[in-house]
Amino acid sequence: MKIKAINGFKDILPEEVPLWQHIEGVARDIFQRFGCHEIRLPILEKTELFARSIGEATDIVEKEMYTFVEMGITMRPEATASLLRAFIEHGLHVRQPVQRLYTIGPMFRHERPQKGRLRQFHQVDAEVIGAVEPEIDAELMAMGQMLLTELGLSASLEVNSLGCPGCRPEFRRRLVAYLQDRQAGLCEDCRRRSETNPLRVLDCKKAGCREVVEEAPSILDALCPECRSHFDQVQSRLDLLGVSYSLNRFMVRGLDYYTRTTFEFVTGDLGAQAAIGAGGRYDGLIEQLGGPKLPGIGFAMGMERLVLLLQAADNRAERPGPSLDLFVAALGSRAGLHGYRLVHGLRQRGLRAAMDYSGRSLKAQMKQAARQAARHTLILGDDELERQTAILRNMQTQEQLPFPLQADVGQECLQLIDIIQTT
RNA sequence: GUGGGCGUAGCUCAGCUGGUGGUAGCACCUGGUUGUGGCCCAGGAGGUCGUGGGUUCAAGUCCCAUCGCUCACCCCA
Repeated sequence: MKIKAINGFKDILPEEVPLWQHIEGVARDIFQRFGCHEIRLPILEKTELFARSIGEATDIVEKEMYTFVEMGITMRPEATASLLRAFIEHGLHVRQPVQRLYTIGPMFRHERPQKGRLRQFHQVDAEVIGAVEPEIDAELMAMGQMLLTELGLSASLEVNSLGCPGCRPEFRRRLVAYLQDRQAGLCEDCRRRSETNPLRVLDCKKAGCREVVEEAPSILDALCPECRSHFDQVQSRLDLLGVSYSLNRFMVRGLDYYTRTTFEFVTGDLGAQAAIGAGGRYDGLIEQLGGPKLPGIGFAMGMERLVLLLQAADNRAERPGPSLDLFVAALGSRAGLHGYRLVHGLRQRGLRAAMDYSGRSLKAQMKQAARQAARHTLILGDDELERQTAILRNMQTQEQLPFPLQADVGQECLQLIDIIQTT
């Protein structure tokens, strides 16, 4: 009985890691251009934190969390709650009126895995806390768009406003009333949702429900003057930045804390998973978590989804791993000992060096050197020790030069480095 | 939680209506070159056919169960 990784948990193998590092690198670079600072957060939090922020009645909290019940702790299903907890706990708002933060790491949800959806998945997440201005909303969306663009991906941006505690309840009442008269046209799930979470009906993909919903009252017509003005300005700022987007008045988010602006980056290239990134404003959440009365907005991108898109789109997704500066092919036991010291000396001086200890043929060792993408190979047999001269082969040009051996390994390393770096 | 598809070598997969598990490709090892990689050629190693039971003279193949993977629903990044 072989032990395997558990369902929904995946190893990221060495050949895939360069692509992951590339995505992280681009994300870090762009986030920093927008003034965001990295924050690193724990993976476990008190269960209550997620229940209070994401919402007791959401699918995530109801059935998807990895929770240690007896300890009252949960593996984070998303980053925002943890980030805000840290923000409040350390009083970060007193240092700077507007905090721009980002974090990268694994999240956990106990859903059935499928394409682009795992139980441990990774997100890059950016949040701006302390600013209500619509400039921020547009800027964050532009930042997400920039990340996708610089990765060589394209996705469409869909934007909506969910209003605020001032205007959403009224809209909700109107929607419920509308749906009540049209139960017959709805699917079973949506008939249930009409009671529990009527906004979700807007989001149903079934043909019958879409028909019903098409004529439903629009949240965008129901916004209060403040939300209306905010949303208008968000759109004009997006226009100003040249970010293209479309309004989607049916877009509803799965977390309870969103207010006003919400948005998704969507693609058709990911099977059933359309969203590669999503986010929105959460103006009441920080206070609700016991913090200061501050607004916030943020978004997350799913890294697995970015990886899938890059792998599918693009043969440059195969990024080479690090190559070797020098492979030492030693023949014979005395040469082996000399090479062993040499390789260590090169490593101490910053080079990537390797050799083989199994005493295999030169041919086999050359093959290994090639496989590890060594730029040079030093051929060192007992003959060479005798003559005090090894052979340095450039693996690309196939050129071979004599290399004088020395009594002092340090000197020898310096000379080798000198030659390698000038050829 | 519900439904479909699939489990054969490290990986990708052949294997028809049951009749000795593949000359398959990639990867690996050795040799062709008594000390020189990639290409080529030759050879080699590698398997409880997911697991357990059943039918049968005979099961990778048929039946049942079970475990695993996967896609989709739900929901979401």
